Amino acid sequence: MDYNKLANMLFPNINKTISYYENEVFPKRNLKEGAKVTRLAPSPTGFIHLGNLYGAFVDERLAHQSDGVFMLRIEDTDEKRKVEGAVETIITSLKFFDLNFDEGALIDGENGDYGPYYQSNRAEIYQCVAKYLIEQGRAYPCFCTEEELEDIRREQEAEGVNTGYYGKWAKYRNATIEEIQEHLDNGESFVVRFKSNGTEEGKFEIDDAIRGRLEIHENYQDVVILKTNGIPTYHFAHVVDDHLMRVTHVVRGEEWLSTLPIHYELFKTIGWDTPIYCHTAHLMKMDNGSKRKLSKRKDPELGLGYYMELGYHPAAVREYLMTILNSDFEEWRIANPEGNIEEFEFTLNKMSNSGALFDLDKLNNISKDVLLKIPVEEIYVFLLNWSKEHKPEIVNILENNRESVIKLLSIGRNDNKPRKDLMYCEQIFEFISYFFDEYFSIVDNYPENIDGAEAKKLLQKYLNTYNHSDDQSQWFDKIRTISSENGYAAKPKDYKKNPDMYKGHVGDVSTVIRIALVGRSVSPDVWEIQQIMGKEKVLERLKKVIN
RNA sequence: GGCCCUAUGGUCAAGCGGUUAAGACACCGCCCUUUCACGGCGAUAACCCGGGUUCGAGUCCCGGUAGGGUCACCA
Repeated sequence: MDYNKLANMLFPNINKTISYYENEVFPKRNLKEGAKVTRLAPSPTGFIHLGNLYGAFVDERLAHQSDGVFMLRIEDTDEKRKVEGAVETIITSLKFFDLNFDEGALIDGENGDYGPYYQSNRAEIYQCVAKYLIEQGRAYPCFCTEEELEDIRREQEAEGVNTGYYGKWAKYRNATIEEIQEHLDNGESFVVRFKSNGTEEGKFEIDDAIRGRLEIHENYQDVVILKTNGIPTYHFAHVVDDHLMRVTHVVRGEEWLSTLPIHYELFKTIGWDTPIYCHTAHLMKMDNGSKRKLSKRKDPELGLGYYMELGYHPAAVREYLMTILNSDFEEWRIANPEGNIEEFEFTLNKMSNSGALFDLDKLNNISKDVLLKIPVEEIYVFLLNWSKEHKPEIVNILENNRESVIKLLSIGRNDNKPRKDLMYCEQIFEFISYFFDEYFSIVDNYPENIDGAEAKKLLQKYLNTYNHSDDQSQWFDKIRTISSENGYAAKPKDYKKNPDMYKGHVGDVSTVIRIALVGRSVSPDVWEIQQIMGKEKVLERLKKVIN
């Protein structure tokens, strides 16, 4: 068989050689020793979930910790799945989480010397490598129709053998050049298949930077490397691109473990070294009592958009992700509470091999701490920007009350034991919404021991003695006085000792006042809230309840 | 079903042949306290099962079991 002839029959217009690309177009990168080159390679379906972000962090940390390169390559080899605007979503989402690419695809165009970074624009490169494999007798055209492949599969299932295109089932593996010519003359379209030399029994070993040494079966399938449209399948694109883009570490989900043999054989056959593989565990979700992999379709609530909508701060999400990414991060954080997250040395071998369940409680807890470290003015800006995107009806309120909002968010923040009230924007606004008349309403009930008439009586007394310029202790002394004059213990401890002697204690009286002012039985310090509200609003709210 | 990966409290996890089996979150209790939050203290709670190897196994080996993944001209 004249393979060169076959190659030219199939790809008459491909004249470049692999060495041309290797030496002239994509030469080895000039990076310092140990620099890692990583890539995020999403398909443009327009949806990114937490799991993608999780993987992206690994790529980013690896690259930027080593003065390497972090790039974005768009795997748009499947037209059917392409979604308009998806690339923009990917880039802006990742940027939101402070993941910035050094090279690769941009929203409009691209940047870097190893492009094109859209796989759909690299057809010539893939075809060149495919042509080389054909010349070597290690790839061939296949003219099977979908129906034929379906028939093969059914037969294999009936026989109880492994499904796939291999061995005696590989109809075109040994086709003669004349037979091929005939199909071509008929105008039939073809795919290019890799001619595997592996066996079903064969095994080999390979190291994975996360999982350690892996013993895996050889590939024995003649997989499709170029589709009828001349665009590669993932397997081929991965091998060609990651080699020519000089990627050193391939970080991807563990779902790729099962096709690793294909990639390995392709690398070896072309004569290239394999990159260092890093197969990450999946982020899982609880579904009907059992864990499962995050799914784009089923789990929109785990999409990045969901967290952006609720208004989680990117730093909080990053911090959370880091705790599940590296097992010793939390210890490091406890030892370095003020340290920048980039100072933490991320390592692959401390990554877990088993899938972690996403834990919202933990995220919330971490978020409280993270937000506490962010200056309140910045939180205000963050909240405002969030509202513009996700809650436009409150934009004016926030803009017109900048000073008040900042003060409200600051209550108790600078104490020795600071309050940690803030978690995410949706919750933050809810937390201060009572301040705005449009959102204020009385939602909680008075304590059980106080009825409406009693509450009004107490509020009237409070109103009578109210002096807006009282300092905090003067103010509270008055409440104690009102309490004891009306049959309530001025100190809760007194009440606990002799509950029969009192109607309640000062806490109950405070609660009545708090409800009148903020509508709820729970809030930060009432005196501070009053000072922020101003005298007019305080009196207005009190009178509203009394009358 | 074949092949592959994984398996420590409710969750995330330390552990690398000898430990009273860390820590964090959640939950519960107590303290602090005008509510809540914060903080402090404390409690409950785990090595999937069965065989080996070994003086000794969560740790190594083999078999189950369970969960997950994958078996496309999708990535």
